[in-house]
Amino acid sequence: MNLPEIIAQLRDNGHKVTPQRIAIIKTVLESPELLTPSALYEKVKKADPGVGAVTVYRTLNILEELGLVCVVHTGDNTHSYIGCPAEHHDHLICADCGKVVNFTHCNLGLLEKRLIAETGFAISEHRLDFYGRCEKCGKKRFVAEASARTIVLRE
Amino acid sequence: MNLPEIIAQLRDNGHKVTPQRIAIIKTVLESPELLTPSALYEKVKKADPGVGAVTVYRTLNILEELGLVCVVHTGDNTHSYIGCPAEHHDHLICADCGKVVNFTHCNLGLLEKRLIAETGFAISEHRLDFYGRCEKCGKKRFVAEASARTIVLRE
DNA sequence: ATGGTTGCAAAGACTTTGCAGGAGG
DNA sequence: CCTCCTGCAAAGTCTTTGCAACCAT
Repeated sequence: MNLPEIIAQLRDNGHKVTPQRIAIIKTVLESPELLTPSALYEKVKKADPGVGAVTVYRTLNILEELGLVCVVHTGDNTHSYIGCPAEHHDHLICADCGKVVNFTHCNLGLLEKRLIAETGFAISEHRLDFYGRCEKCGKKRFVAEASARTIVLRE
Repeated sequence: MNLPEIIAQLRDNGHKVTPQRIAIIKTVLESPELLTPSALYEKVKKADPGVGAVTVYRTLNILEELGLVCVVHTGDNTHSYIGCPAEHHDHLICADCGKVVNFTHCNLGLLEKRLIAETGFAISEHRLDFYGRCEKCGKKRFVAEASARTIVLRE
């Protein structure tokens, strides 16, 4: 989902395309990491100081409603946003830096069928989030552990 | 995870077992549906009016921290709680009534391996939630649609 | 006995809303 | 032009914190 696509979707749904909204959308799309509304507001402000926090909230609500961005509920009491493909996808999230990798083809069809058969539920969708540490943060962690060990040896 | 197990876990972790906490835990365990903190507070109050909302929040935080209940992030801006088994499990959630079915053996090992190989992430856990309508709510919906149709025919 | 716990009230954080002025289509 | 959008301030909601009294161990 890129900027022109999102703009088109906004227009098609009767929303206006303002400089503020473009700044907000661009910031979301350019960020590889999850952004809370306030983190997003801070980022947007740097690029375009004439955007208020309220507009960020309102824009995010519209984008979320139209499925143009993805909402990820993180451990704390708020949720974060991330750009995403239009089709169904799931997430791989770095618990350290918040980086998100989207992936498609989760292949949960069989599991879903079994659950339907066993529970009588009608399943309409799912959310699958993997949590871990991205390659970069994994290395950082390794370095941190190594230097901690060094300090111990010096005593 | 039943009441005695949870009580034991609380004691083992240096927390005291008070009547309020027991009332809260019982209410969570007896509810098949997701409960937001305030919904839980309302339920607990009926069974035991001498429990304050603050205590519900504090108790939930402890239970969550010890992994004695499960937190599910729902669509709105809050999270809900549900009793759960001690081992790894995932959820099947009724979008209508909030009923939750826990299931184990999600068999995501292969998918996880592929993701690790392709992204370099170190994956430590995941969350898989299926959303749909439970058997009961599916029937209610059918009845509702049927009666709506009846009303239209009467015009 | 003593240290965690409770409930109240107050503070805090986050999000939404009302409104007047302003800009997009 | 008309309608939707913006930003400010205020209100609203949810959650946490300070504190004195209380209770589990």
